[in-house]
Amino acid sequence: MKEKWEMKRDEMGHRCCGKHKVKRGLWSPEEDEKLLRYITTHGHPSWSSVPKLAGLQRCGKSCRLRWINYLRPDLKRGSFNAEEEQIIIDVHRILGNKWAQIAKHLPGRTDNEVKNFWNSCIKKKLLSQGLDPSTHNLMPSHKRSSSSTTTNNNNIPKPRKMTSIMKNPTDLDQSTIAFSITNINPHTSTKPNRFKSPNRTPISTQATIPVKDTMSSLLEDENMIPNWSDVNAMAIHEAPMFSGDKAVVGVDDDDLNMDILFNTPSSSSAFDPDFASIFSSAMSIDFNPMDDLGWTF
DNA sequence: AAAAAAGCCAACCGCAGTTGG
DNA sequence: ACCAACTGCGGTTGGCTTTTT
Repeated sequence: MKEKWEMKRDEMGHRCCGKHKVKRGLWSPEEDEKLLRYITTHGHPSWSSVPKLAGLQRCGKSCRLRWINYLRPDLKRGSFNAEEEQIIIDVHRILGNKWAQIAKHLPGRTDNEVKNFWNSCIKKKLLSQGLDPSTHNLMPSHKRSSSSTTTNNNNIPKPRKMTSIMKNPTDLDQSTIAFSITNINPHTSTKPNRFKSPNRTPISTQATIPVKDTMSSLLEDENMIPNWSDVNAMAIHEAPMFSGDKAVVGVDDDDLNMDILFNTPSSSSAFDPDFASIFSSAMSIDFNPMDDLGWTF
């Protein structure tokens, strides 16, 4: 039995559909069947005409949503796995609530799904870790109290945050990625001669590293501190950054800043700008300067 | 066992950008 | 250049399910 407000709502129809009387609410299996059959045989050149042609009393917008979020054959069902969760967190750190763009990094997932997963699970998880879900930074109330991470003997605050800035990709060779990490641990600053761009300054230090295929493999421990003895350049999905199986990392730093440059093998060409920003973001980590990070190159 | 609260997610709303007449 | 229709997106809602009291 419908409530009064539901009756009234159904009479009114969608705003987007004007006076047309359309059905709302959950889709029945019969409606799904009609829509699925129509789209698979005719496609959807115009969503607004789909309901009429498919014999549905829905608005085009509703049909589109149903197709995108539920009926599309390439949809991945089931809950998100750990890798997908990490990708969502990493990309969200860069893009914010750009659910559609985040979903593009997760084949078979919809923006709605990602958004719901974020709001129902990830957000709470971050909050429980003391991280602000919108900035991904530690919330003031959760700052670690350990003196070694906040002050030194002279009571001067120690840097404990690494932030990174993607350099303007247009400045760079297509096969190169460079970005800065600022505020790094002064104790590990041993290398002079910062470089700004591969075209202007040679790399002062290099290391050949294996290329693996996931972002998460870079971040080895729960504090997301990269294990640089086995640092990985990674490819995101179908757009691999490096075509070779090795990449070269150049590192240079001064007291509080470190520039990192990835040189791809000479044979490789394109790199994924999204990857660059994600990787850059991954370097925006909570950082304990007393940890031995092993910047060994 | 029942009621209340919390979790989850499908679907809707409204805005902004795009397109075509 | 203007306007209406269409499309895509992010925010929000509402209702079903699960968990807690």
